[in-house]
Amino acid sequence: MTRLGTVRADAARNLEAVLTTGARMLAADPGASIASIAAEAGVDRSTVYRRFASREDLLAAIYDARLTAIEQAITDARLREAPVAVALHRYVENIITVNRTWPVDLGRMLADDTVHSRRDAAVQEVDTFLERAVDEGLLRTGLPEGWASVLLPQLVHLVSRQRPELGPGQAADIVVNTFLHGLGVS
Amino acid sequence: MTRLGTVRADAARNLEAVLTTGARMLAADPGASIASIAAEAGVDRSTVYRRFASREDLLAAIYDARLTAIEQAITDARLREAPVAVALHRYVENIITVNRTWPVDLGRMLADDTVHSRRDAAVQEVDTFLERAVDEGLLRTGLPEGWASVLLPQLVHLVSRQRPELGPGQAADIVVNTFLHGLGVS
DNA sequence: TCTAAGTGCAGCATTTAAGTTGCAGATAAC
DNA sequence: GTTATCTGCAACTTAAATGCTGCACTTAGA
Repeated sequence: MTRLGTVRADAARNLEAVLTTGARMLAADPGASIASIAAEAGVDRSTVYRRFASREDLLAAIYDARLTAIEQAITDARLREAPVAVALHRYVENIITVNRTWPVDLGRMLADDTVHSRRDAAVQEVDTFLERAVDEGLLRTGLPEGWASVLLPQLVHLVSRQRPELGPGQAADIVVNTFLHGLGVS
Repeated sequence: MTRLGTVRADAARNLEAVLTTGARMLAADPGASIASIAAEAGVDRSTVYRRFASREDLLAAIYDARLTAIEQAITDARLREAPVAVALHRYVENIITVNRTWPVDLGRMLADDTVHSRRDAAVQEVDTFLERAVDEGLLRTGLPEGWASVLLPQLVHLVSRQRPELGPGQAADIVVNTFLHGLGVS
């Protein structure tokens, strides 16, 4: 380590590597050990413990990164003002990118109050958007309560994992098309 | 224990309780300990170890139960002979029931060769059925390769968890309708 | 009544991961 | 050149889960 670059730049790189590698490994196996994450990130186990007081602290940092990315994705999609069709596609595209960098499942961290409320706020924002989508005639009326709200993230999650070869735009095309029209004829 | 009923009947009940409780708890948290599963199932930790040589053995028994239920669900739906619309609904309905009893994710057990091949066979069966659904005009042509094949189980999984209040038939209605037509207007 | 099967309970050894710390080496900044 | 910072390495302690076993107790069935 530290053959090239500055000490501080290395430190920053290591921090990011631990976070993103941790996110990836914890998504694949929520029980992944700090040792295995550190090894995969190319740092020593003790280095991780010098940055994060505990395993839970590392998890919190990862979930925080995901939440921040989600909030940014929502803001960027302008869910409240943009035309619903445009906002939907952009939101999906953004979240696909988020899912690929921070694939961890927030459902596993709802014990933390901060995580819980930030997540609720994001969900609420999307729910409101979906209501607008109904009002403006993009989505059918009379759908099962909350169904759109759980279906959309699931489709995004699915395409994020199953279609790594597609860019976010193309992947979003599939999600939006499936979300609106399904796979049946006509 | 064993205030009512026979010793053997108790033993059978305990075995089933450990398996189903284990499936439920491991689905919620793959790292759930044998001790916590035993406690939830109302038996002693040692009883679990008398029936299963190891933790892995217990997991194998649970995955085996799920696989068997899936195979039964496929057979019962008559995916090869029944009209595609009928077979689809019946398959979905059956798998919803399977998911509710054995919610564990098989993806976590693909190390085991037997599990892997049995799962592959089941997936292949459904894939073939989906091809027939395209041939017979139920599904669109030109869909992304393998997309229907991963979407359908995901929808079933989603509705199994998110709509516990619905019977398998009604839940299957939602899945099939979403699968074929999405949530958009017309 | 006697036996076999099953169970809870308590205790044990082993393993694994978490978390901590001291030391020496490397490098950027001064 | 000196110092402060970051690192890997190695050596702990502690906590928790796995896996095993002996003992007493209960009950069904011979």
